[in-house]
Amino acid sequence: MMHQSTVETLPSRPALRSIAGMERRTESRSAKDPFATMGVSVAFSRDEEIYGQHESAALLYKVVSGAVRTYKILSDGRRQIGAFYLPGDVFGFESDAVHGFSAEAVNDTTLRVVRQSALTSLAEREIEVARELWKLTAAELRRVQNHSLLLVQTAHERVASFLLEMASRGRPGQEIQLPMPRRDIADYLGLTIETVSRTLTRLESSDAIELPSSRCIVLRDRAALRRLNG
Amino acid sequence: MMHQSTVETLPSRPALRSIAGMERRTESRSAKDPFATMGVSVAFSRDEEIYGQHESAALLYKVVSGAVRTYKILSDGRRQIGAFYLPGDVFGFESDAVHGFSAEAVNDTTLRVVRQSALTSLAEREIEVARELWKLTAAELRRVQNHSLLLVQTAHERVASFLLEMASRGRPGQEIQLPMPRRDIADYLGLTIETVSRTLTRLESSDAIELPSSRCIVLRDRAALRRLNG
DNA sequence: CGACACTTTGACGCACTTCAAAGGGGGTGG
DNA sequence: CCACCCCCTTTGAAGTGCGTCAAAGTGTCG
Repeated sequence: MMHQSTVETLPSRPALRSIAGMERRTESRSAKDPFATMGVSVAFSRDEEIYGQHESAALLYKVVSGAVRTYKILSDGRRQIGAFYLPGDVFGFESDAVHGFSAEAVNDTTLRVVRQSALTSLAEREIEVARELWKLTAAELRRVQNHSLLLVQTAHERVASFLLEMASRGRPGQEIQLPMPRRDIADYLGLTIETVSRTLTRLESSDAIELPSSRCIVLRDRAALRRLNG
Repeated sequence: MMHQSTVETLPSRPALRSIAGMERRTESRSAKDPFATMGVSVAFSRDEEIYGQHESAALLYKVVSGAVRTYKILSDGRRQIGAFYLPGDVFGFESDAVHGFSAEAVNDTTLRVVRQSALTSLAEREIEVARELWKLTAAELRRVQNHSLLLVQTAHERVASFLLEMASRGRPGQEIQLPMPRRDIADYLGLTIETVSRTLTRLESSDAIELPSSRCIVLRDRAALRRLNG
């Protein structure tokens, strides 16, 4: 559950002129980043709910440390994960007044939080802010479109694309530290944990990757992985 | 191919104050609709390309009559359709300078076309226009999210959801006139034409729908269809 | 009327799921 | 510090929904 008392006392004086600092991986403390100037830090423990589907979307979040998943429960009880958000990523922004997905902390996570109303009212006067909010939505649109394309691929292609995605978002290098368990990967890719596990095993035996531990994956042959994805 | 000569002579004087008239099914000729005041009509014949993937996204389109599909070709040669646009729908808007999908006319189609630059430059001065452009992107985001959720469902659920979607977008009533062939439906739902055909046949034998002809579908039991979708 | 494109139907194969059980790996208590 | 336990992951075997391949049926336009 959210630390309401802390969040409710968000300072809302508009001390910024742009929200250009919102992009992924930018942790700038400059006056331009509303999360630095207007934000409040909130901690969530593993599997804790950040917000629920259909709750009003009053806040905008930036991941400081940890990881977040957004998801929906389908009518048959399956859980579909819509996105993972890693340090530097911004999430929780909705054009609707209400969240379309629920959000949970994958691990112990620290977020920086600002009121959406502070930004949208600021956008009324500052075209630059409006543009940044629009860019945020457009980036989400591209991300979801890519995710859509993933979901019509084979299991091998989905897993390979997932690994390449995580590699590009993590610190540069061959080694990926996965913040989430197999269950989350499966629900993100629309597969079962068994299929994800088997696919990783087969990628390892074909020397495309190494699996030193279940949460650590070393990319040995990116070209082979790319050959699989669309 | 596009009728370049016509399109190149688009009038670009900004005679509007808002693009509120852009929503689906709005065909208003009021001064508020930029497609009416600034637009040019262009005709496309069946299967004609409107724009290609990676082409620069200079124009914004509104369907007057007919239907449009956007798609990508996957690495294995399969075609994934991203969306269908019906009369009243707006498409072709990109935050990037470049189209992420290709667009084709499903049937003989008439479009109303405006320059994106005319709108984005107008948005610099008119916050109302900026808001409408952002709403357009947000609506696309929701549409793609729903489509994503479709793609992890069973064939029956996908087809049922598709029928309900088309019913809600077509003229009210139980009868759906499909503008597209089975191949397009299959590529939109991530299935084969055989599976789509078999699924429709089974929905007919379970009395959920009737199939007077291949392009006409009558919804007999919407509740049964809804029970299937997520 | 015939040619062609689209749709439907059938038989079979395969990729992924389901069901089941056997490994790890990390944390806690003895 | 070791041992036990719990959860996560891996592996195996069997089932199934959808894809593939093949052919027949249907509608449309020259």
